[in-house]
Amino acid sequence: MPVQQPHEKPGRYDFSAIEARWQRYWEEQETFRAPNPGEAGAQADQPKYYILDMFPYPSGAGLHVGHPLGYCATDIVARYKRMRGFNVLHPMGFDAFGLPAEQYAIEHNVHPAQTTNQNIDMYRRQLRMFGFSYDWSREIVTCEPDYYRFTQWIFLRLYESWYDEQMRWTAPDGGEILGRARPIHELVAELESGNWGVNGSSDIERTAGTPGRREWATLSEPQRRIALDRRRLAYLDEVPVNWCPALGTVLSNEEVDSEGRSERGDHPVYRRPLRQWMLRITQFADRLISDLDALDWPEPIKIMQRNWIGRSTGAEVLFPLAQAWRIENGQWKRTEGGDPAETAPDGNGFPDAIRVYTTRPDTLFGATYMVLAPEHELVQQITTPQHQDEVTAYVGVARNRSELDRTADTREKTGVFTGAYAINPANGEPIPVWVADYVLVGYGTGAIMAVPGGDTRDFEFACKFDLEIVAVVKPSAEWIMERAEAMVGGIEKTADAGFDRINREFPELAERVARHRAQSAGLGASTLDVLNKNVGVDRLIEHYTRHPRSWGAAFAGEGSAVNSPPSGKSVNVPGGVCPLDGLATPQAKDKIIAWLEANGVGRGAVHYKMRDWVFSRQKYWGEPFPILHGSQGETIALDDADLPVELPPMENFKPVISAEDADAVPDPPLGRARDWMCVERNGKSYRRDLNTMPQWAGSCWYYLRFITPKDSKHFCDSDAERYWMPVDLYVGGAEHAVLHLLYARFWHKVLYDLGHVSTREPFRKLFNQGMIQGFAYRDSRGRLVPSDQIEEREPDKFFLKGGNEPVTRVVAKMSKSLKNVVSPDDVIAKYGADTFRLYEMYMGPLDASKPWNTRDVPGLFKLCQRIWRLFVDEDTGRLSGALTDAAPDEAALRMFHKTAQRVTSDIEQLKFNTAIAALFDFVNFMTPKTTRPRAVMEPFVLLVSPFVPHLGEELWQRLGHDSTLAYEPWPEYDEHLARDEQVEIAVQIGGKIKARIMVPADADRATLEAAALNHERVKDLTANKTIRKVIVVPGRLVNIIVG
RNA sequence: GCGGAUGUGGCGGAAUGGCAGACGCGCUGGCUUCAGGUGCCAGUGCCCGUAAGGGCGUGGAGGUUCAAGUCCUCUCAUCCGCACCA
Repeated sequence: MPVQQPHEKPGRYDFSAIEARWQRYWEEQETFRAPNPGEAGAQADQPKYYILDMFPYPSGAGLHVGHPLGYCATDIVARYKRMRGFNVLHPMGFDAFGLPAEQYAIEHNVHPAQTTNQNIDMYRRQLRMFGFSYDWSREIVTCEPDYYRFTQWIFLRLYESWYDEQMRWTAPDGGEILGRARPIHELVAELESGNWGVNGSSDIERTAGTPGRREWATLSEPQRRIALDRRRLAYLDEVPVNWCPALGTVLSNEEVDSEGRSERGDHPVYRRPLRQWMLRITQFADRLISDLDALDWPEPIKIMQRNWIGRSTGAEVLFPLAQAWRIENGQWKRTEGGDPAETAPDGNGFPDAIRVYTTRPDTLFGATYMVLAPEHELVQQITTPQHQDEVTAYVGVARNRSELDRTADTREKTGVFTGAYAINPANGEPIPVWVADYVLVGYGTGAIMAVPGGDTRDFEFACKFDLEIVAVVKPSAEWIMERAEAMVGGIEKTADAGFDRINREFPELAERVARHRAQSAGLGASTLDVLNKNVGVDRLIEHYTRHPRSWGAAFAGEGSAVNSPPSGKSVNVPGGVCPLDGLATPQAKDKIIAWLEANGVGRGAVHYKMRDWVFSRQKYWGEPFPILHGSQGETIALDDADLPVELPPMENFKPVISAEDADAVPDPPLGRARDWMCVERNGKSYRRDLNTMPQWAGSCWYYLRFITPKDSKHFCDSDAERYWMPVDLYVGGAEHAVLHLLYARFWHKVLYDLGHVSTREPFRKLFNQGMIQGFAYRDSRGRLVPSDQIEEREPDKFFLKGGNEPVTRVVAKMSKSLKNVVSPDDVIAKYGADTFRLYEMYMGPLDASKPWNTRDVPGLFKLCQRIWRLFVDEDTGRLSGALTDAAPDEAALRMFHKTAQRVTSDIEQLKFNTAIAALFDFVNFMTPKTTRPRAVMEPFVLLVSPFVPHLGEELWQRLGHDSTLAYEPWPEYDEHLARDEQVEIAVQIGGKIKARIMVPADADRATLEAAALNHERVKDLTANKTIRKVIVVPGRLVNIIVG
């Protein structure tokens, strides 16, 4: 039901007419067109401000109320900054390629191009309703060829670049950077000149004369190709991916749920090695971490990115296989049947050894067995015939359930022995090699040295399979006490055996503890005291270092090394033993790493959790790769001039699905576009790459395209780029905390290294808006009930419809199933966009999640009406007679300056809720006044205009101005006038408020103290008491301490 | 398990270590109105009290301080990431 009735007063606030008029005006006048430097209308002398929203992915459901939350906020800032004299770049566009659009199209049996366009039209219409001050002439859509030709262009830059991790260079910003993406032709030049060669693993060898180095000139064409391809930032590789046969594509990790099924459609997903396009983001890992420091981003987001990248330092260690190597007279020797020519490791390679990565090389002496991931390439090679069947069976099972059992936190460790042994290079001990799925093929080297004495997982495994456990680090007193308490107190059943043992070895202990506990109920620090007093923490630590198994857990912390090497054992290893006992963990690490390097059995190493980015999808609705494949397996890149490679129009764009067949081969839909696929070049025939890029590709660089969206020659004009970049404020949801923001930063750094952009980082300040939630109702059994089955019988008393069961209101995500989705269209139809904007901004802090409560909306509608009535006489529709040219009185003047100060500083801090509270205060102040001086009322219109731009413009015009207020100077305030003249000061006695006094705001301490002590009530209460101390906080309070 | 965030009236939320609950919603009363999902005015944390006044109050328990929602220690609950990362 509309709020307004046709027979109402003629001068009432008519939001629909006002909003329609001003939206038309802004469009016709191009009010918010932001010219680039050099273009007509550009104000070169003004500072710039680039304010960006995360552009939406238009779905069929239309905009919901969560979308505009961030957009309202950025619009307020954009309008405010314009009035502060900034050139504001505030663009909007649409992210339109990707799986959701394609799935939607499949479900509705229409072409994705069609549904995407419909969705975009709907979104565009909805976005315009809000009156956002976007420069719509800059709109971009990522699925249009004019846009994605440059997505492809950037891909070609990745393909034609390599990462020189040794290059130290001075960046344009003056800083030193280690590592740089460089054009691949520079690498070719170095190789051709003979400065660099290629080593045995087809990698670059920079030092001449290194054994195994091959010169470029001697290499065949395929060998050269391999050497270059393994350096490109975009490369093809066989990697384990999430293959979903039922959807006919690989999926990204975030498209797979924790049960190993596809988010879309709940189909099984298999981890399979498939040949995919990869982007070498790992090369940028260190820079992606270190450049975070200078960014004005929420700390949790930075932490999430750092965790995602997951940098760790440690060592790679080689464990020679006992099948191939033995130690003889302190030398490595080949065993029978080995190649006798290979005598010793040379540091570069150690054939027939297991390479592991560890963050705790200091625990090397505690490595009592090894574990290979089931998928590890050595598994087949080393398994002895007796164990073959068992291993094969295990590997098969492990692979099948690889992703399925992930959720089980308490999952029992499983594994099988391969029959093979490897030699611990530190002590020469042969140790058994196992296969177990608690080791992941995707991290580190896919193999570990197991140190059950120093690692919880290894400890569990060793206990289960009765493998040797050696403690190699002295536990901390705190840890040993905690363990002792847990065991003696019998808290842990599993510790019974250890308890028995401790009882046996420390007979006095159990009795004393029991007595103590009988006296004082419960455990606590005092139990530890008993332990410490009666046994002594040193004895417990000592005991642990001899019998770690008794203690039921491994000490995984840092401390000083023990049993390294184990005492009483003569160790004869090549290089001589490297004793670590007594060294603190960091020193022990350094020492053993130096020893490993000196003896060719390891080296210090840095690893990352982050993998290279799997960049291809076997889908239709995405950017085609600008790559051709030749019959010899060679790939060639298209020229820039050949772009865009347009997506061929296809009737049947659906993927080939094979729901049940896990072994099905990907069959990308583009493979059916026969004419498109085949390309002739220089008389040879090529096949286009049939993959498309993932959904993230288009959003990786859209902020750059906004700068020159129509430039058909460059992805972005460099002069304009230097002017506008970086983005000064980027607002969006925290769900993009890692992926989008990390991918975009990565591309940006590549473009930076190659000289295409001028800033290291794209987004200077990031702000995450919270989620808008809805209400849901929980019945007595704790189930959520959709809101349409609820009625509110009294305020805040909710019942199931047609019954007497009360339900409680809770906050939950908005969802179709809970029937609590609110459409902005409805709200705007009923109250207008200005009210909508006010409400969303007034709900609470921008970064907090908060529930939508429709009941609160009219309060903000009322604010609009009350502002309106301050200026307009509803009966006549003319300006209110209360408006006067007379000078404002002091109270009005002070009120205005105070409001201006609050609004200004709150906008600067993105605290829009309190800014609006200040507007309320001003309106509450002015409403009862019979005269309202223009001198404060006109600037007040400017203050409200960023929040309610339509209403602002309307009032501005009615006040006699003939053009938009969008570029009027923001009202200045006088700090002096913004402060109250008289303030109320609390007088406390002993911290409790007993009186209040009015004093001048600038009253000094002495005045305040005197005034407080003079107060009648204070005098009464302090009579007969000595005043020991008086604390005076000017402008705040006086606290009198009595004795 | 690890990491992050959040707990304040009936509800959304305010509060540089300095008067807890600004502002809005809701509710109560009054006035205006033919009428009201209108407008205006007043009240509204809880408990005791006719009142003056007093007591209690920011998830819980301690602590620092003249003074704690705010700082410290421990703890509980909820939400969000990551999850055998060697």
